Amino acid sequence: MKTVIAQLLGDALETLTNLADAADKLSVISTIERTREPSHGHFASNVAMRLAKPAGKRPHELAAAIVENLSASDQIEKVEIAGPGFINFYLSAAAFHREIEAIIDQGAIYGRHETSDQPRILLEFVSANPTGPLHVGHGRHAAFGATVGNLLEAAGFPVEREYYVNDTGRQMDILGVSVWLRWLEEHGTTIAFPQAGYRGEYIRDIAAGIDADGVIEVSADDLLDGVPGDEPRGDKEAHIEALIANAKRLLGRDGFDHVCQQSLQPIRQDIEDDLAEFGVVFDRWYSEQELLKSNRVDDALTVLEKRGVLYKKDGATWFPTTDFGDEKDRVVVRENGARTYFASDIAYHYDKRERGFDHLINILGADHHGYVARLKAGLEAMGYEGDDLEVELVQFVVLYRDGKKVPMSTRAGEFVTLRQLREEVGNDAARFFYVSRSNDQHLDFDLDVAKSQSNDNPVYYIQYAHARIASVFRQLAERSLAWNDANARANMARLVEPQEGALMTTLSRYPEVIELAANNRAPQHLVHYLRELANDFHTYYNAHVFIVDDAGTRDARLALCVATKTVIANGLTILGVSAPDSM
RNA sequence: GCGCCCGUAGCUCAACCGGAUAGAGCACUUGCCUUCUAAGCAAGAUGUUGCAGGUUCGAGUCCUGCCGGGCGCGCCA
Repeated sequence: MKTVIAQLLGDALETLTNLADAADKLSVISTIERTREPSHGHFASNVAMRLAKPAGKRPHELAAAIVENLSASDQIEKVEIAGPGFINFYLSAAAFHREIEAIIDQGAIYGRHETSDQPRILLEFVSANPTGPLHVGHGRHAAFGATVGNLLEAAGFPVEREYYVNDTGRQMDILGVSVWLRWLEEHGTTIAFPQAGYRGEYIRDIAAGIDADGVIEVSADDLLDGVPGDEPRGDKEAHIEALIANAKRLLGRDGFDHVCQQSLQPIRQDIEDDLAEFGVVFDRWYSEQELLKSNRVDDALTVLEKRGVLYKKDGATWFPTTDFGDEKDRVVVRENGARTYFASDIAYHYDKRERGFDHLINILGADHHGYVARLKAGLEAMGYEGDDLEVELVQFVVLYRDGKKVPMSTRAGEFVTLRQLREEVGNDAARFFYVSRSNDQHLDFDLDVAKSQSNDNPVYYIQYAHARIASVFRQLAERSLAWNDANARANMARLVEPQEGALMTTLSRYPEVIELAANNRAPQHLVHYLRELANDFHTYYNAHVFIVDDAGTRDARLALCVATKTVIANGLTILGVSAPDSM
């Protein structure tokens, strides 16, 4: 609908030749918005106000000239100039009827744009370290990322979803040694578990399940040979570092690696299963091990070296990220020859661009905001634009139960997992609540509200509207009646009740909401919209009976029901929430 | 100390590149089921948008300073 008005306005502006230059710089459609007040019509444009200065005219004069040049359309009832220079458009009833028919005709694809080839978007999200199960914070990343992906697709962008698996380096060593120590406990050798180790119960489960071939039993004395004390008396990092060194010595490189890989595999699989059950599916799981094995990291470093970007200091190789706006320079190759994660990140993001993705979106935790500058620096140094990368930061989640914060501490292994949350509140409520707030806002997740099967719960409120419509059609069949689509279209003019007008107006907004939510990576717009739509329907439902004797009125009202059901289902699908026919 | 994010009704939050009288839900009060699902509807009020300046036709939104909260500032991952 909005595009119709944009077209009319654009044509009118072109006839005003003295405005052409100024108008060119302005996207006409961006001047048009829905009105809040019915007395301002359905749409309003501030184009006259925005062009007043460059045109050297008063907004009112200009608005009058534009309106003068608008061509007639059967979709427009009337046009008014109001306030400081707004042009208000009142749409005809026929325009809304046409939209309802379009919803019915297009069904599940209503509100979707045709997919274009450009720009190809790579959406990376979650990418949690594979050292343990996902917790409720990751759940927010998963729900947000998946929904943004759905929105981008609906808006017509080709998008691929990727999970970067951080399966190398020190944390893999810590995982391996943690599992081996638990395995040894089962086989009679127990030492004090390292403070820096992974302490969760799942480590014991993994230990119990590993293929013990080549995994040897050793004495506590061998294990602790030359190992400095742990916290609180000593340094926990030095302690576990020495334990890892001993593990590699005692098991051999291959033996230790065998333990690490076997520890990694079930965790990675668990994460993938967990996310799939949550309706979050990735096109690719990109392994850092693969990145290293294929020499992409070394290749990237070589490129940087050839470009003369890198420099040596204190035995390490540095990348001057300060040249690109970072706070300080960063190390890419440590004194001991190990490549840092930053080196991998440079190679990984370079590879994303090399694979032909034009725009990279990373969804990161708010605590990672410090990395943004250096990731962009990496891209620029490799010859791309820093702005090719867009980072969306997701703030923390705090769970509330009985009005109190649920305590969580990752290091003590006391955290609520995503799986526990899903089991407690259900996938639908979890997906919905996670995206109901702006991502840059802290999220207070109230478990009691999410669980409640009552009108407190906005998920059910929306699903209920969908189920109610399905029920209306069951009722229709029970009375041996059928909905006649053609008769409905012939009788759309019978939709004259105020609740019908309100519902049609809200329905017609759906494509605009999808575009808005996609462009702003802001699923909460869709959440709020669906609540409004459900509200409009419930109001209508309570005010009027649909299955009336008069066939014309009945069919027209049912057409409105079909359209409402379609839009609710389409919207919920994008959110990853089910649209049940009965509740 | 430096950097990033946030501050809107009693509570939880919206507000599309700056637009017209800043909106929802919860909680509270009162009505509505012999009629398509009462997980519903209707009616009732709440604001110095943290504070102070600035930009302009117009600021919750942009700029500066201050106050308050969160996070980040390793040859960690």
